[in-house]
Amino acid sequence: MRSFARPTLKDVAHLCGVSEITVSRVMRGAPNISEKMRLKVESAVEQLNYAPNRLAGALASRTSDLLAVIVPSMTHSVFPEVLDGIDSVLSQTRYRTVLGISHYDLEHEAALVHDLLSWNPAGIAVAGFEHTSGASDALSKFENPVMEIMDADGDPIDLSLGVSHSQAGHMMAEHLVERGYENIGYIGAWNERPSRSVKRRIAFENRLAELGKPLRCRIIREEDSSMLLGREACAQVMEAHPEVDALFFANDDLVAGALLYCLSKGISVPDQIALAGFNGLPLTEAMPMKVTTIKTPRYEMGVATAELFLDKVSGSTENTGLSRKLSMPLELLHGETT
Amino acid sequence: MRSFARPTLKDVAHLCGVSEITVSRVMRGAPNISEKMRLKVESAVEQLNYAPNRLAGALASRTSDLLAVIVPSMTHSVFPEVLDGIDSVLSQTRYRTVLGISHYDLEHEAALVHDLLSWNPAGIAVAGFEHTSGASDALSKFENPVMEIMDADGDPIDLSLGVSHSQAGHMMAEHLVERGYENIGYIGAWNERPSRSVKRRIAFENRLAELGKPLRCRIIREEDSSMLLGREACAQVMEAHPEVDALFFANDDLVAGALLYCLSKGISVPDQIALAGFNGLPLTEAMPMKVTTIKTPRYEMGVATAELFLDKVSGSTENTGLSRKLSMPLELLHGETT
DNA sequence: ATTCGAATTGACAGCGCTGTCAATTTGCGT
DNA sequence: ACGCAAATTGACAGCGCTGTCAATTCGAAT
Repeated sequence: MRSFARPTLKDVAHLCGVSEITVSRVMRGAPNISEKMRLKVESAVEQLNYAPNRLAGALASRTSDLLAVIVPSMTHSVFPEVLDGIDSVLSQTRYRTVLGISHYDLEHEAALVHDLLSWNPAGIAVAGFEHTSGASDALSKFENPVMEIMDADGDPIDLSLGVSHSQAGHMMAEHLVERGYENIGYIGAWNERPSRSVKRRIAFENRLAELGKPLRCRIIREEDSSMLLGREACAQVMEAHPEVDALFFANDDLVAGALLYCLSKGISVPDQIALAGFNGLPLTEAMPMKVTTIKTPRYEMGVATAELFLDKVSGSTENTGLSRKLSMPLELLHGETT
Repeated sequence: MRSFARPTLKDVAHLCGVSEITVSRVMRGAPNISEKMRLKVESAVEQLNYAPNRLAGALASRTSDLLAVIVPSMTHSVFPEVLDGIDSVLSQTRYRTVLGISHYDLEHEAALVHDLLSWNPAGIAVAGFEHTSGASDALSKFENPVMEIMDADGDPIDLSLGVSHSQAGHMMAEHLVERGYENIGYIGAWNERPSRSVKRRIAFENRLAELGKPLRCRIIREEDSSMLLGREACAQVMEAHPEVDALFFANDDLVAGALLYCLSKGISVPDQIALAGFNGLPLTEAMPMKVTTIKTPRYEMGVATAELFLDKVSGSTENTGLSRKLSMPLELLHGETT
């Protein structure tokens, strides 16, 4: 019966006549193993095609090589890009990603937090600072790194890493006013369930007001952000508020749809209406004209998240200068649409 | 010291004066537990805020509630959509997804297969039928469900589920010839690393030849598919092969870029050149004209993958009529670009 | 040679849970 | 009230690995 089962440490140990713990040490690259021993064990490992059972290892050592990651959505390309960044770093290590998708639902997020923590992950990354009190509790009791990502405007439970959406709103308000627009509107989507987009819009509105050009119109649509929605919402605004001369969109696909709409209707951009987006998605580069937007470092956020995580776990105990709260840079890309 | 550690089965058992195994049974909803006992245990669980340690459970029961999923990329929206579909089903169950990204690299995929299998997952889903021999070996020795997804043209190790890319190529060849195009070209990306795109193109070319309109030109670009690339490649073709009157693209973002290029250059679509894409991505709906494309059921593939998996694991032993090899339907969306 | 500390290896006892099978209790027909 | 099968509960022995600490070996200094 043993012959069909996966080989275990014990099998390897028997084969080369050493103790299990020694094999374990070789597998983990522990120090203080003689070269001779290492070779002997490695050849036995190869011969048996032994692969450690990570569950057993995780149980015994009381920490798994799992990083739990909770993102709100997979349909918005921003999150896959972050996951890609995380994976690019983790794939060089023994850590793997366990995924949860909250669908912008805090109750669901809380359930995911509880479930994922029951796997004893080595860390957990979750988008945003907003959680149910149950989830916050569970996260703060968790003894391994907790990383709240994508946002920089909040108070982390443990660690945080992301961009400042208030700063983004602020930047865009200044840009549009500088460019001389008078009647500025805003178009959002997802019914603003991502609290980050609320923070961005509020900062935008506040700064506009400070600059003496208060927001003229605001449309928050229920649907997910998409080019099609941008098209529709843009048409809707131009109909209802012909005086609006500039629009800031919650996401680049909205602005792309709006731009195509204007071009196809012969509406001159930016003369009749200026358009600006958010995120700096690749699709903005393929538009007939360069789109003004704010570029967010999505892949880089993923990379930084994974690096922060590795730093904390392999952690030279309360170490490096890495701050508890990392704000990553935004870049205003001034295109031809404003 | 116990007071700080997470409570265990033993703690719950002590608290309500029963054996650990009974608590275990209540937690797993096992049959043959009296109502009285269930209530007593549940209240103790609540009181202690007990959550089972899934690693221990997985080790003891020899199977974890983990589904390993290996996708080739996160930057192509197709794969996040599949993951979304998988998650939508799995999130209602105790199963979680562990993620691997192969970056279209079979060696990397093989390393991921080995690593993910060492977590004793309850199943594994991997994109495509092409693997290194080492990975194929490991997968066929794996005792739990192995699902090769995204493709239907191949011989599954265990189970497969996806769309037929040959059929897609075939369909599009017939469509373009039916519409009367004479000089047909093809534009690919990713250097055709996804073998599925090769299958699709070959079927396309073969069918065109059969219909007496052999392919006139083929450009396979090295870069990832993107609107920008579609724009460039389209310009490149029109320059080098002015006789080409129809183009089939490996992906919708390419066709979208090409369409915008043509429109901005005043090239009439489909009179001067017809354009067709593949996938049926949402962005095609927001283009100034409806794009001809083949719609693939991406989210649905994810859902079907997860359902197949659940069916096999909760499996009423070699059960339901679900075949070992499931081909999902494609739909030709005839737009205004052909 | 001898000694002592450092380097290397091993024994043992779990990690927290579940499979198996045995023990006990319950319910029901007569 | 009795007997028997079914329902309910428990004891025990791991799952495959690692932490801890003890035992052994080695090397260099004396």
